[in-house]
Amino acid sequence: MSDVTKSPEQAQLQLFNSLTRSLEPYKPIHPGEARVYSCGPTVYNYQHIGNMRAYIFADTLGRTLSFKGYTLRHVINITDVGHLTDDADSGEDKMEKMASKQGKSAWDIAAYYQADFEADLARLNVRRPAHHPKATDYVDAMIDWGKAIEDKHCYELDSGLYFDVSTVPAYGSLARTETDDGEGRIDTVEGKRNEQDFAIWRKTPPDETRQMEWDSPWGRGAPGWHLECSVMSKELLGHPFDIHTGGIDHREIHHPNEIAQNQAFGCCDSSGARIWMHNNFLIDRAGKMSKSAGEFLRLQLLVDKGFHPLAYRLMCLQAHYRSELEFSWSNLHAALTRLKRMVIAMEKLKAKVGDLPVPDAPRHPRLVQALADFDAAVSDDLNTAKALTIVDTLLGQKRIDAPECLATITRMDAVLGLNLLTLSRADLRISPADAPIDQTGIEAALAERKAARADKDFARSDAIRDDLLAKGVEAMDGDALGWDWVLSVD
RNA sequence: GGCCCGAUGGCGGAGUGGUGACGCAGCGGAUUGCAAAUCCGUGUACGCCGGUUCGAUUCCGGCUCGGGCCUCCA
Repeated sequence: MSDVTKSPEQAQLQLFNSLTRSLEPYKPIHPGEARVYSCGPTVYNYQHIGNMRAYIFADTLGRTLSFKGYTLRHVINITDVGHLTDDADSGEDKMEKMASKQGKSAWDIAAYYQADFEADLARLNVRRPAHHPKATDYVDAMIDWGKAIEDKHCYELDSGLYFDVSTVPAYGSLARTETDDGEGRIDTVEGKRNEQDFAIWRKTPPDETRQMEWDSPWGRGAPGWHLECSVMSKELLGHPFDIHTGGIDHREIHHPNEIAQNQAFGCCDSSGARIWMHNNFLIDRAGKMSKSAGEFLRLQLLVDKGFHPLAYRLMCLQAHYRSELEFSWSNLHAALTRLKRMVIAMEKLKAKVGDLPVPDAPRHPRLVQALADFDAAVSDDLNTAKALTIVDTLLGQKRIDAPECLATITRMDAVLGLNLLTLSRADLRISPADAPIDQTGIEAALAERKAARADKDFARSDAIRDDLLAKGVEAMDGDALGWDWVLSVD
């Protein structure tokens, strides 16, 4: 028996597998382990908050697996080459395109946006994965992969080496599409045998030079986008591994292609992973979730408006990862308000605990039950919305031993990743970038107001308060924090 | 046109064959010089039409509406 069964959490973890479109129990391939690969970003631009939802989801999955007692090995790759502006193998390489647009090297572009991505992950309290592999570090392995499958599964055109999707069984079953059903799709590459055939290797045109190119048996060029995930997941996790995650858009093209490659390389029906999971999109009616539309919503914009990144994380956690989630500033504001109240309750609880020793696990029957309910919720395909209500209930109750309560909430927040133990109210008070007054000015005005109130000069104190309010600052006399920003939700 | 999904109170969003989570907003109260913040309490919903059932928001069918993908995106 593995140590998993000895843990106090009893619920069987059930996850929705896109391959079967049904809930399945999690059964580790390697006892006691969980090996997870999450499709990472193409670092040709900033990530928008919809992109980040995918990593909040992947992180929640990873945290849940840890909570359930599994040893997690998580990979989030970095695509720094090979991704075209069109998944169907036409258009330019995204990296090269952005490089020429900004007048920088493709390598610099990749490094810059990778760093920005990792900073956003940290701000969202996404745990650092075990590996952050870059595609360009695996080009040799990709070439080897191509060599291994080319005879039986590939054919060469002037533009590159293509994968023949008819050579693997049930191509596209993940997407629920069929190989010969390509009506309405545009065949953009001359000579492809099937419309869904995709590039394993893209040759550099004879009269061109790419910044990112390598020698291969098929000529100088760059690997196809889909190949990198097959190669890196196999190198770092072995095939088959437990769970492959990604955005729901990948269910249609990228992941079926990845599966086809895995089948070809492994010469079997295995998709390469036991469970494929896909998070749904963040929806914005204003259309700011589309990178091609120009301006898009970045995490930094939320911060510039005064919203803490973890408010966005909470907003995501309030919905199920498989549901579309509507983004709006007022929705984000609602999440921030909820988070503030949770933090206030935590600060009270921590004050009550003081220096008392905190046990590892609760003993009080109600807390034991709450932890079991929480476990049941997250074990039910990551129902974080329900899990949150259990945390709320604990934060609201006052009769049970405080150290035990703190112990219980600590266990729960390890899954939710809201940093409830360390987050303070002051942390959540972020100055909007366009604030017309700084903290020194605010404190000075409040000091003056305090003096006026002591003199019972209420006309004066109210005038100061109105002035602050006009500058977006709300005075809170009965509150230890003293003041807070009034954030715009338009 | 093809494929798929959804429709829950003011907004967001869980869930369920029979007491309709939860958050935010609103409302009432406590508190406050008055407010704000906080705390306590609280009303409101399951798109339409049929069917199955003792009973459906929950299952089935139809309709209407909305959304996504097929073109860059997680």
